[in-house]
Amino acid sequence: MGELREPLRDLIECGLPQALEVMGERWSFMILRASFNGLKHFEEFLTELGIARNILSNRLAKLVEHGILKREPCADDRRKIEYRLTEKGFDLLPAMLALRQWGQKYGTEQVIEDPVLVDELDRLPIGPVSILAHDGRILGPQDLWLTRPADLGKRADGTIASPAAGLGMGDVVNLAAAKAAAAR
Amino acid sequence: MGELREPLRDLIECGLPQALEVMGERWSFMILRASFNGLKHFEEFLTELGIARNILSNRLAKLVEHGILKREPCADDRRKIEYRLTEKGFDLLPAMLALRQWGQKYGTEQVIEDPVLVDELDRLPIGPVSILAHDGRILGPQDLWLTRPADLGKRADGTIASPAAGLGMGDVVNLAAAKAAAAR
DNA sequence: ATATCTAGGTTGCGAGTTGCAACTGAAAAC
DNA sequence: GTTTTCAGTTGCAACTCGCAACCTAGATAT
Repeated sequence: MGELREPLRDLIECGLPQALEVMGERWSFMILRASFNGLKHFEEFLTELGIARNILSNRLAKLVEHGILKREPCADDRRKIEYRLTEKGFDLLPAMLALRQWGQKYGTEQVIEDPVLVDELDRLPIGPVSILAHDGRILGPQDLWLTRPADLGKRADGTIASPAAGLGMGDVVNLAAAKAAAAR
Repeated sequence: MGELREPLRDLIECGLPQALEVMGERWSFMILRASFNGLKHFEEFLTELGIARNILSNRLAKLVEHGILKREPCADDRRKIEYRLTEKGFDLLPAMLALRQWGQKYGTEQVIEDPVLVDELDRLPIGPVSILAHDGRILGPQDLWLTRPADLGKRADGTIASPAAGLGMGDVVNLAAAKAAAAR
């Protein structure tokens, strides 16, 4: 994955510890998953997840505090409180799916996904969560490299790739694919 | 995200709990990240991460036990032990990157990524980790739907999408993009 | 109006984890 | 042959988890 090593400073400063501050706690991802499945109320989470009351209370409060869920009293019954995903919470979907796909790939038990997550357009199962290049190519670990910002675009052969020229390529590619898919 | 809700059984049986069994623990992702950065030895992890000795020992053992790292005594110095990523460990890269990108997007502190993760081909920064359709389109939360396996490919308008026809589309798309990128 | 039920908590307690510091034991360096 | 380095283990204090019981405001029934 390249010869460069991120310095100590970065091991602390990168986005990972920030993400783990909330999502690293024991039940956070399971609550998130339940939210993605439409669960909204305290007692729903409680019975579906089999988590302890106090822990659930604590986790929900923390998720709200970090802006992943929003807490709003129900209009029709003011005892009830709705916990729903914010945009920030929704943005965790790739991370959750990646983790889930990994667990599924290597899990011991044969998992029969009964409801399958599909693409709304053609109702076919989604592919694996992927690392994309700026132009939409799928990258594997062997395609990745660490570079100092000053060397961005400097290829091994000395030629220079222009970041500006690449902007929008992904959209073009995906539009093309969307059209092709819609035609079938 | 569709009208269907995954049943309780699935909340337990899906890949997520399996993944969280190892990666849900407090330092696992940080150790993984250090591994991706080329750290291999006990004392390296210890000083770079600022983790306690006993916890590091425990976590490394668990990661080895779950086949994410492999533990091999060093050839040249038999006190030293190398912990290196297995393929299973490497496969966690999308999950780690997704989490990291999320943390970076919403983190309070302005993160200046000094070494940037780039595409080896053009040395330009990678794009966001994405959920792809089977044909390579990038999907957002609004494009996702839950369907029972029997209804795969059944579109809302009644027409049927063929999974077979879609195979390889992603490759075609990505080849085209790669060519376009290489031409610049 | 009073009693009961329900939703969403909080509190107290025992068990398990985490983190620090000190100790161990084997291999390398001097 | 003494010291240093590497990779642990052990003991102990602080914190977190999970369970069960209790609490409070709002809804429902009589």
